Amino acid sequence: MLVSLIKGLPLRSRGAKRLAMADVSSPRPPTAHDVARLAGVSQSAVSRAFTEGASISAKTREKVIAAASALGYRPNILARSLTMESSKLVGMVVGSFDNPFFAAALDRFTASLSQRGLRTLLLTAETNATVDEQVAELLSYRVRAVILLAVNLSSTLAAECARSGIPVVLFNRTTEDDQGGFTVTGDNAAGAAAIAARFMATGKRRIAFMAGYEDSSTSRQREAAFRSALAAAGLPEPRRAIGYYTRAGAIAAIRALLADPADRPDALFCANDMMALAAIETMRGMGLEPGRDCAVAGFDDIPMAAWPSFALTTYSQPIDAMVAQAVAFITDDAADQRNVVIAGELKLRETA
Amino acid sequence: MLVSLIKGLPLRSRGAKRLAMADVSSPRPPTAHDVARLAGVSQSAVSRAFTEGASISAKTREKVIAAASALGYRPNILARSLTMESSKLVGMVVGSFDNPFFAAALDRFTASLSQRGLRTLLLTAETNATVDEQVAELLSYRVRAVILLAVNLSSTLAAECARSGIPVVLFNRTTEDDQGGFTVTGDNAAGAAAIAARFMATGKRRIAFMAGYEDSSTSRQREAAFRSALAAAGLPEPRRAIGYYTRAGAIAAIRALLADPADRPDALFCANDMMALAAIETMRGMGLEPGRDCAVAGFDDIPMAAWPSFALTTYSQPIDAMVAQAVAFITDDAADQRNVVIAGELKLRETA
DNA sequence: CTGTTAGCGCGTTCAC
DNA sequence: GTGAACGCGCTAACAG
Repeated sequence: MLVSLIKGLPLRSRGAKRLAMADVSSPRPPTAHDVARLAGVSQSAVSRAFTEGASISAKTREKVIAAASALGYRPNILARSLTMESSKLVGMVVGSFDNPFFAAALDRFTASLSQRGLRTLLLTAETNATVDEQVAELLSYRVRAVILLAVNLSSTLAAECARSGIPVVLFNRTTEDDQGGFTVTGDNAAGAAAIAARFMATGKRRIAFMAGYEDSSTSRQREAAFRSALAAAGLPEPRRAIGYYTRAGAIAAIRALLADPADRPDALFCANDMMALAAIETMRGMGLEPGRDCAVAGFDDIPMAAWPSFALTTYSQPIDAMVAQAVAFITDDAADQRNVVIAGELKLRETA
Repeated sequence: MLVSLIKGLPLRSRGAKRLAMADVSSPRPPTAHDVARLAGVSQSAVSRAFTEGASISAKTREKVIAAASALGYRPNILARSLTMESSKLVGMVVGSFDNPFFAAALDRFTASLSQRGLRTLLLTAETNATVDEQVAELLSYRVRAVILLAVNLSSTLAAECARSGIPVVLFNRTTEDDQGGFTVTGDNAAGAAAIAARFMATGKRRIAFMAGYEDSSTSRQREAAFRSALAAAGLPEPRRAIGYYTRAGAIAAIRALLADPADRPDALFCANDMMALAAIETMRGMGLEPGRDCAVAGFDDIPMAAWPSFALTTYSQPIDAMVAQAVAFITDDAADQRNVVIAGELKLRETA
C-alpha cells in the first residue's frame, strides 16, 4: 500500500502528460476535477451539479456551472456509462438505403429515440451474413437495444443478446423460429389479400407476382397470402419472378415476364414499391400502359408511389406507427405482445 | 490508506450486486476479471489476449479465448475508450433524408468509416438551430470527428470543436467565415456554368432559377455562378423562385413561375434534382412538355434523374469521391487542403 | 512473457 | 449539503 507513495509519480500522471502534450494539437478536455478545482469544491459536487435532482445547494451549483462553462467542461458520457452500467446508445443495423422506405424509417427512428434521450449507433450490413458481426460489435458498446432494419439475425447471436438482456427488434422482418426478440411489420397478409381481391374484382385472370428475394420473410408472407387468396377464388397459380428488391433485378424480372407477347400477365403484384416503379417504367418502354394493359400493384406506399408519373396502387405500411411500436418495445418495459402487425390500407391509384 | 481495509466491503461490491440482481432480467455481462478467474490468469493477460500485437504466449491466449467464449465475454468498448482517451465514434448530423442524395451519402459514410474501424453516431437535426445542441452532445461522446451533412454549425461551436481537437467536416456546405473546419462540395460553380452554357447553346432566352433556401451555401453558389454566366453573355437576370428543397415548395414555386402564359420561362435550372423532378411533373400536369416547352436542369444526378420517366439533364455530384475525401480528412492527418471541390459532369439527357 | 499496480472520468455511498 | 474514498472495466507501465 505504501509502495505508491515511495514509487513516485507514475509516468502517465495527468500533469506530466499535460505538459508533454502542451504543444500537440489535441489538448485533453477538462474533467470534473478541473472544474472542481476552479470552483473550489469537490469533484462530487461537480457531479451533483450535473445530475438532475441531486442534493446540492443553489449556490454551489451556480459556482460549478460558472467554472464549467469557463473551462468548456462537458461530462464524459463514456465514463458516465461506465459507472451507470448502461449507455444511452441504441444499435441500428440497416440493410439497404436504396429503398426510401428504410431511409425514412431510419430518420424517424433517430428522431423518436432522440426524443427519449437515446442515441443511434448506426451500422450497415451489405448482406445478412455480416449482420452477426455488426451485432456482436454493438454488444461491445453495451447498447440499450438493437434494431434491425430489413435484415435478419442468426439465432446464435439473438440468444446472446437475450442473455445480455439486450432487446432485439426486427423491423419489417420476422423469424420462423422464435428468437425471443420483438418484431414489427406491416400487414403483409391483409395487404396481399387486398391486392388479390382488387385484381379479381377488376377481372384480372393472368396474374403474376414479383418476389423480393427468397430469404425475405416479408416477401414470403406477401406471396403466401397472395397465392392463397387467388387459390381460394379458383384462379391458377400466379406466374412468378424474382426482382431481388433491386431496380436492376426488377427490370430483368419484368422483361422475362413480358417476353412472350402471347402469354402476358394482365396483373402484377410486386413485393415492394421500388420494384413496382421499375416495372411500370419497363412496361412503358415496351409500349405497354400500366393500369390498362397490365395492372400493377406494390407494397409500402413510399412517397414516389403517389407521384403523378406513377400513380401506383399499393398497400401502405404506416411508417410512423411502425417506428413508434418498435421504440415502445425498447422503452416501455411491459410489453404484452412481442410480435406486432401494423395495419395499413390499400391505396387505390391508377395502376390497378 | 488503511481505511479501506478496515471499513469492510462497500455496499456496491460486485458480488453483492450480483446477488441482489440475481433474479432480475438483465444480468451483468462478464468482465475481463471473470474471464481471468476462469482461465487462471491475470486480468491484464485477458486484456492482452484481445489486443492486436500484444506480447502474450499462444498458450495463454488460447486459454483466455476459451474461457472468454465460454462466458460470452466481450470487451467493453466504453471502458476501453475511457483509458485510451479516444473513441472510435464519428458523429454524423444529418438534415433531411428526403433527398436520396443524402441518404446515399450516409450509407457510403457508414460503410467507409466502418472499413477503417470507425463507427457512426447518428443524429438528425430538423433545423440548423438544433445542430448546435447535437454537436455539443457529440462532444460529450468524445467522438473522433464530426461530419455535418447539409447542415451548418455556429462559429461558437465550431470553435469549441477545434479547441477539443475534433475535426469538423462540412459535407455539401461551406461557410463564409473560415471556421477552421473542412469542407467538401461538388463543383457548384462549374456545374451552374455548364448548365447556363447548355441553355444558351440551345437558344434559351427566358431563363429561370429555382433556389433551395436562402441560407444554403450550395444554393447560393449555384445561383451566383448561374447568374454571372448569363450576365456574361448579355442575357437578362433570370426569374427566380424558391422551392425550399422540398417537393411541395418546388411545386408551388414552379406554379408561380408558369402562372402567366404570356411570360413563361423557356428554361429552368433547379438547385437540386428533387425540385427539378417536381417541376417536371408539375409542368406535365399543366400540359407542358419539359425539354420541348421548357428546358429543365437539376443538380446532383440522383438515380431517379436517369429514370426514363424523367430523363433529367443535371450536373452530377460524385458521391463516392466526395465521401472518400471527407473520410480522408478525418483519417489522414496531413491535409494539404481544407476545402475541397469535387468536379462532376454535365449529364445531358432529355430535359435540356 | 506475466502479474501487479495505477489511473481513465464519473456516480455514488458514507461519514461529517 | 458536502467532501473523501471507492469502483465501473479496461489499458499501460513496471518489475519480475
